[in-house]
Amino acid sequence: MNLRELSESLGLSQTTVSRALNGYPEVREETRTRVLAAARAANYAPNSRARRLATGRAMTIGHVVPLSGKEEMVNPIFADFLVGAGEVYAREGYDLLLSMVPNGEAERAYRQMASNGSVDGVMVQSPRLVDGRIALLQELDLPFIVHGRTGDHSNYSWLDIANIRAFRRATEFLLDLGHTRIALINGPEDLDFALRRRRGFEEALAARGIAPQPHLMQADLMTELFGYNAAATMLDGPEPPTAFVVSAIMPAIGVRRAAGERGMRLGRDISVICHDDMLSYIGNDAASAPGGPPFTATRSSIREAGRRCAEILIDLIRNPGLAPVQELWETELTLGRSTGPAPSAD
Amino acid sequence: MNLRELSESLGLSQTTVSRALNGYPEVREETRTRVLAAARAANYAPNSRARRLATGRAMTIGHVVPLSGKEEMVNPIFADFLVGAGEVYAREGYDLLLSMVPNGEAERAYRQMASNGSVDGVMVQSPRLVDGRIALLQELDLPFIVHGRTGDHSNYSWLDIANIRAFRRATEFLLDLGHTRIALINGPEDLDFALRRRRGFEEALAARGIAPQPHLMQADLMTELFGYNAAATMLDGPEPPTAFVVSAIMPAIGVRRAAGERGMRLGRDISVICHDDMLSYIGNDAASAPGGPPFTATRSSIREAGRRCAEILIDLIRNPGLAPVQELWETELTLGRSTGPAPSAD
DNA sequence: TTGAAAGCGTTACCAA
DNA sequence: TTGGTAACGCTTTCAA
Repeated sequence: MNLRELSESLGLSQTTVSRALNGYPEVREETRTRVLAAARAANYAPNSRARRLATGRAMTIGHVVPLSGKEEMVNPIFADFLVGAGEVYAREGYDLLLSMVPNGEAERAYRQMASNGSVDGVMVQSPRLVDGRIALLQELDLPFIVHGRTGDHSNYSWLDIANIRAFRRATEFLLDLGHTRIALINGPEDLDFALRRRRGFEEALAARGIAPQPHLMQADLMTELFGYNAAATMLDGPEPPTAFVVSAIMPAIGVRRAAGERGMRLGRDISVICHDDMLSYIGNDAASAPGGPPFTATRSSIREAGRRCAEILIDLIRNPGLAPVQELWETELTLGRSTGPAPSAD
Repeated sequence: MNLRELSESLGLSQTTVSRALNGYPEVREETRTRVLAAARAANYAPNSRARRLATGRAMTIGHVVPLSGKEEMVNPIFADFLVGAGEVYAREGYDLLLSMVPNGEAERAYRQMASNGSVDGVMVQSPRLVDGRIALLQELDLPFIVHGRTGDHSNYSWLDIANIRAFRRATEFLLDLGHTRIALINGPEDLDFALRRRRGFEEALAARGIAPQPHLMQADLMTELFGYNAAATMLDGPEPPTAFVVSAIMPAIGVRRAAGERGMRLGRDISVICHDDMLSYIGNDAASAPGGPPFTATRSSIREAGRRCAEILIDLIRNPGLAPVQELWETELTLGRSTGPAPSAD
């Protein structure tokens, strides 16, 4: 059933039926009711391909997820971000076009989306400190929003969490407990967020006159094995840390394993504070659940970020003249359980 | 730049230019070369909206991911499956339309995709034992493939791993080591794969004359916390298990934590065998990595499954008459490390 | 308040 | 081997 058939069955023109269906005001109420009823009865749904061509809008938003290729497993963060964004898209009538590409091919993907008009805007994730995608999208004149930021983030739209502040606070928290040898287990430091986290960590140490301790800082893909290896090396080294600041839940679990194998227990012999957007991965509210792991978590809701990014992007699409929207979100410091006492001596 | 402009600039008809671009044979080689060069020079890309309308094909495949709403975190399996499928789609020129919907609304999503013609086929994931989506898609005449199976899986296309066999083998392996009190930590048993896994587990026990031990079987969303709680309860109970068969990596990590808190070490005091498609989540090759966790893993590559499902689906789309394609994949039993000796006495 | 008709940018059929 | 032209199914402008 298409518009022509529907309109013929009603004895009306396609124009009128189209107008009635799309809520145009210049349709008599009675006519509209009749059209709507017939459409429902006939199970009519406008052909989206035809509509897209006629309107020139794709009613689709592109997500290009770059894969480093090194990871055997996609960062689960993406999935939750997609859920949040997808919610808003569904509500606003947009489709979500997903393209997962090897790292280098992201630009090609954007270029193609722009030139063949398959999307009205795109979502940019995992920005690097210097990221060519920004200039490219501006050149292509494709509306976009970045989840995170690049080094120079003055003239485009983004939404980021306050990584520096979060890690400064987490580190200060451990410093206040009396720790002085604090380790950082970070994500890949070619990504902007990891650099910021490191900066917050170092700032907090510096404020207390503690020089950076390179042997207590490691960065890599955020797997359990990485956390385990890093912690094992550090704990067996000359000046072992008494506390860890960790960038994600999986390496934190690895830290726990390394500690456990050395007879140390988190929250008793060693402290771990873990920043994560996916803490729920280990349970419903791992930070505070009774019997939950003794992590103290700095968290933000990744799903909420997805929702907000989608809202901003749709705004940008609908109002081409809009000034860049930039939002910096505070993360929540969830102190579900004690991270343990200060080390007795240092 | 559109086709008309391009053809005018070349002094050719749109028809010829279109044919040259699309590789039709009836174009003189010289003409084709000229057209191709001009297209590249002008940075021409056919408008996908127009092409979709003209051909009647959406060149898009829909993935509807149902969310139970209970989980705070999307099953990371989906992401890797998407990567595999996306690879094939990109190669074959298909877009991937992603729709993440609350559990009950999946049917509405499929119905809409079918009626507005935004996709050529759909991917079905996480089938239940009895799943209304199958009949719906058949009624809608929308090509589809199921990753997994329903109870009655005779007359549609699916790709599944041999869950019963995998869990039977895993359980037999532990039985051969001398274990008799083996626990099952399973996924949600309204999903077909979890039911099959349980069946394999029970079959192996039955073959040795061991009756099902209800207090050694638990099923729920596969989080760390669930694994921890289930293992803790079992280990503190009257007849504690000496080994665990676990359905995913996160609950297995929870089992490890519960055991550790009771002074037990995996591979020494207690055995854990873990089936997982995301073992890589804890490191590159957790089952056999030196220093890796002492899990023994039954694994399959979820990404490979995504690729194959996509290939089958595209085949189905291109050849409407095709008989159902059904593939049952064997999983690989990776015995990276010993699961520990048999219990000395029972 | 309604309708006729011209796009939208391709592909595909039929002639030449 | 090339070109004219009619779809594809909708939206939108202009008239009535």
